[in-house]
Amino acid sequence: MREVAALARVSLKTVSRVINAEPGVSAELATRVGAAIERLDYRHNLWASSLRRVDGKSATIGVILEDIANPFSSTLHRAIENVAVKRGVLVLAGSLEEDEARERALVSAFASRRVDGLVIMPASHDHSYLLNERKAGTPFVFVDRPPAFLDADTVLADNVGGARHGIQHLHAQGHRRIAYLGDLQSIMTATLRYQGYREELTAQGVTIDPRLIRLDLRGIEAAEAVTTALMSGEAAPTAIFAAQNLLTIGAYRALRRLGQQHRVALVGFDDILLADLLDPGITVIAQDPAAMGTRAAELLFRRLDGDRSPTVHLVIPTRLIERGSGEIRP
Amino acid sequence: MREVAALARVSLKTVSRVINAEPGVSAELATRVGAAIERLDYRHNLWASSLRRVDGKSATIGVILEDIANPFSSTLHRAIENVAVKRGVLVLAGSLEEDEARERALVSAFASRRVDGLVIMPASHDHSYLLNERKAGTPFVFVDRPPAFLDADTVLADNVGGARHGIQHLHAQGHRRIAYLGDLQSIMTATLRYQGYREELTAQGVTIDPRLIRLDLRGIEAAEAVTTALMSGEAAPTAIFAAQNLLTIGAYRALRRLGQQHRVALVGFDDILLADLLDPGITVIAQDPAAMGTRAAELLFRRLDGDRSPTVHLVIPTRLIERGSGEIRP
DNA sequence: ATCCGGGATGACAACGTTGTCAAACTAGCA
DNA sequence: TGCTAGTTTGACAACGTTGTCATCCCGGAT
Repeated sequence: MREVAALARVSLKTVSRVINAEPGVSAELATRVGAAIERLDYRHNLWASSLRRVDGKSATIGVILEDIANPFSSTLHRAIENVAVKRGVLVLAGSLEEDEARERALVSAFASRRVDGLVIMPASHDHSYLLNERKAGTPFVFVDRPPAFLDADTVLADNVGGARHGIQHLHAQGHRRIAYLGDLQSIMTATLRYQGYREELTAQGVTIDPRLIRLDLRGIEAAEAVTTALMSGEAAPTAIFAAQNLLTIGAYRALRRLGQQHRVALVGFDDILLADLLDPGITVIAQDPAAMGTRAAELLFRRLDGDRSPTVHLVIPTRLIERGSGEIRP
Repeated sequence: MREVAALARVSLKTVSRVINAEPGVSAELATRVGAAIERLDYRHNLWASSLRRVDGKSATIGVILEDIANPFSSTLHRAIENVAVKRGVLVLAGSLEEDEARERALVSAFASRRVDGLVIMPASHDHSYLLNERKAGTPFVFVDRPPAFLDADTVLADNVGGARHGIQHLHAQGHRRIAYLGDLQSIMTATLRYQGYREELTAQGVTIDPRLIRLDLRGIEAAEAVTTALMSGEAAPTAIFAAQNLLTIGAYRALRRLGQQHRVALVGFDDILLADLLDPGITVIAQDPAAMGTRAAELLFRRLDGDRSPTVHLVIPTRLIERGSGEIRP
């Protein structure tokens, strides 16, 4: 910037004025400065700028997700980016893979970089450590999973309602022996979906059979093995509710290998690409990660714009998509 | 930092020394400073630090992708992140959606934020504008698509070889009328795959029939419509080579709707999640986005470590995965 | 001719940090 | 005791930028 000022024979401050489009610079000097910037390939240094600026904004936000390569997370990420570009804001992202220590490390790394705000899909179970960040004035929004020991803006899917809807759907087809495959109980959404399963069965007057319930499953292979075991054991279910997308895939694989995919009903939580091309298509309770990301980003930016109203807790509805597997009757 | 220094009754410089773990600080002062940092929730400001530091590194890199929500891009992104975390480096990402202007805007936004390096999956066809960045010392690596009018490190899939492999596979099954569905010709990878198709047919002594070739297709619906038209026209193909994953899905949908999925062979370029669960499974030429991302990140960091050797052009091999649809005989 | 108001411009400090260098201390030795 | 060498500590400038405030210049009114 000094070189630009020298070449244009003006002061530093005038260059700064031109760059920030402040009023009160004569046309002549403005063009001279512009030409100098061109000629020297001058690049504004946003960090130095935000260091000095009174608002200290860095035009950068941080996003912490379970795994940026996972379709749910990456759709969310993209939706946030879409809102952010409109404001000229860039997005820093990190994956945490259910690692609580990594969550804190990422928050700290983002804090060091003075992000303006944070969207978090948390893995940990105590977010009181974020109180410091809040004191520092950084707003954050939780997505997909609620914060613990901390009140903050939240955007969640309707986990309980979605699960209940899925079970209700299977019950309506005549199923009474509905197996449940669930992710790690330490994950809040898994707990909520399981709660939905139990609530709906109870509401329908069906006794819950522990032999049909398999919790703490992680990944396709685990679900496949467990489904195979379930189906070949005594008291096999007539329907399966898989509470996470990888578990749905595992369950489907197992049913296919057993040749049972047209005899045993299957409903999965969270949509799967191509699920409609399978035979039978997989009926799912679809979440709407794009909507969740958009709402979360909008909330965050509203806070950045100075909104100090009480915390907001949004619930994004789920949608049952019938594709065949969930409409099989016992 | 000033407050920390005051509370610990030491100078600013000593606090700085403790934070950066510089040697030559007595244990007593170090603990006193540590306690003060704790008590005041002090957060290091990385930007101010990198502003003053002699190397000026920001421990942040930028990644420009076609669409961070697309599975290929997000797998790449994740692989880059995996390499970056090991070095305590954070990743800024942006999507460009085949928009050349957006590409330049993103590069400029990253440059303003003084990223240490850039991984680019380009949309534009002239990268000479990056010469300025290079002069500024920012290294960049191109992935998936090569740079134009600029020499830079590159990590590409074997587009020509992969396409040839696919065509060869279909030819070996006895197919002679192989249709080609291609993406926008403006995309370099699309051009290369088309080149592979032509080369291999010529090598096998098969005359190329323009009636079997459909270029500049974008998305599932376009491919579906075109496939339907192809199949119902005169001189219908006995096999289809779809040169991009969405086109593969579209072609598959069309074949299914026509009830032809077991009679017409299909090979797709780029793998698709769940393709193995379909009936028939879809045979694909799989790329390896994780390997591409890892290699690109490694290259970038090697440059950041001072490697000044000539530019490197890596080609990541593709792999034919037989799943049924490509093994149908005419 | 003098004064006034308003717009254009620049000098300088400050943002939070680290590099440089000098000062202060310690221990060891003659 | 005085001197040296080494270790610990701090004062100060600098990184690239913007906020504050003073100065300068011009036309118009007195």
